[in-house]
Amino acid sequence: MRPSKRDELVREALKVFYRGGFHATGMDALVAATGISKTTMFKHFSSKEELILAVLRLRDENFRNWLVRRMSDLGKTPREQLLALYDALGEWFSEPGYRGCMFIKASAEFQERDHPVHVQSAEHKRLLFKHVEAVATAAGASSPADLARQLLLLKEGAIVASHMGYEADPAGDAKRAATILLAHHLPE
Amino acid sequence: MRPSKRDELVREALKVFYRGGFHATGMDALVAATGISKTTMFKHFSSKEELILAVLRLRDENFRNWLVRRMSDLGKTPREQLLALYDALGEWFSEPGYRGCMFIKASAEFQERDHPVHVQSAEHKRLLFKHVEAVATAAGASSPADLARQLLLLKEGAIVASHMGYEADPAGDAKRAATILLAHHLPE
DNA sequence: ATTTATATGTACCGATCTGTTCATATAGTC
DNA sequence: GACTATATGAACAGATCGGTACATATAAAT
Repeated sequence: MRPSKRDELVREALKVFYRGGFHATGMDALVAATGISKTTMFKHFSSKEELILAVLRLRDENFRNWLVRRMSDLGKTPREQLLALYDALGEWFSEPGYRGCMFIKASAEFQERDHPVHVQSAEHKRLLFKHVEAVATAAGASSPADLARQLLLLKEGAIVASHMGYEADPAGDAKRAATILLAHHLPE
Repeated sequence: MRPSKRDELVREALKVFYRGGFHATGMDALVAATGISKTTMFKHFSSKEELILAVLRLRDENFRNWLVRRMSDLGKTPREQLLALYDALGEWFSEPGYRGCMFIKASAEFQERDHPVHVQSAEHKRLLFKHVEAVATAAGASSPADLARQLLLLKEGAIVASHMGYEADPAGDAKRAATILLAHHLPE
């Protein structure tokens, strides 16, 4: 039970940052939300930025695990799994506390391309691509990387649209578009 | 020459907010960047939020005018104009100071769905949709609204990907995907 | 020349920001 | 009981936050 306070801090900070944003959430707000003293926080992380990076690592792990599992649970064949991506998105979008993609928001708040937060956010997207590309390969796509990139553009677009709230059913729209793309990229 | 200082402030604040973000840019930074005194700023806008809203109004006008014109300049037929959307995006992405979509970033920093900044950002996306839907109608799409929504998902995805920098050619990827969607939605 | 409108600089307000200091507490280990 | 590691609270830096007060300047309009 050694690193429990540290892990607890990261888990709680994830919720608070996700809901309130990074710059807008001060360390004192984290103290109030977690009950963990500021002294302890700065003993585990030498700066707010390091805490944010730890939060993003946890988010990456959680989100990717969730999405990979949801895709394989909702679809039997690789083709179905690619479409299930958008069913999973639809579930996510309708969760009560949904507030968009934490990595898009992180790179919006830390814009410099070489900023550690920005770099780590981009890495999350790259890892997602690797997975979708693998499924696209299993599905027999003529060019799995091309298909994966196109499918993920729809995913990011749907996340933006759902977060901003200017469309009724972005996940459904994305799935319909993805169906058309699959018909073009997959055999017969 | 009456409202020149006010307009000058909004124009300059647009650049500074776009480059530095909203929360991270303080009013003192605007004073330093524009040479306009803080007293004058708060005489024209009663709060930072009102200035941000004015900046977003200008951005909406500039961006929509630019995109509409670029689409009609780069494409002769409505079908070509829909594809030209992604050529225009490509030009935008490769501009030196490119930093993604100001409205996506604004709604990332002001997350509450009923926050004026968030509301106004969503409105920008709705107005863009109206235009693309009209062009899709002119192109003879079987369901212009569906096509427009799908095309715009690709657009938003490409913006996110280009800003985060994890893909080599998001505009090209989006255009290739859009070509496939057009073949499905348009006659012959 | 006087009025009117607009812009300026500077100093200031109270609040909040990240991060530190320090003395004290708690708890498990030997 | 002594040692070690970890956590705590509260006070405090020094900077910056959005926003205000106030006295002065500038310039066009009458």
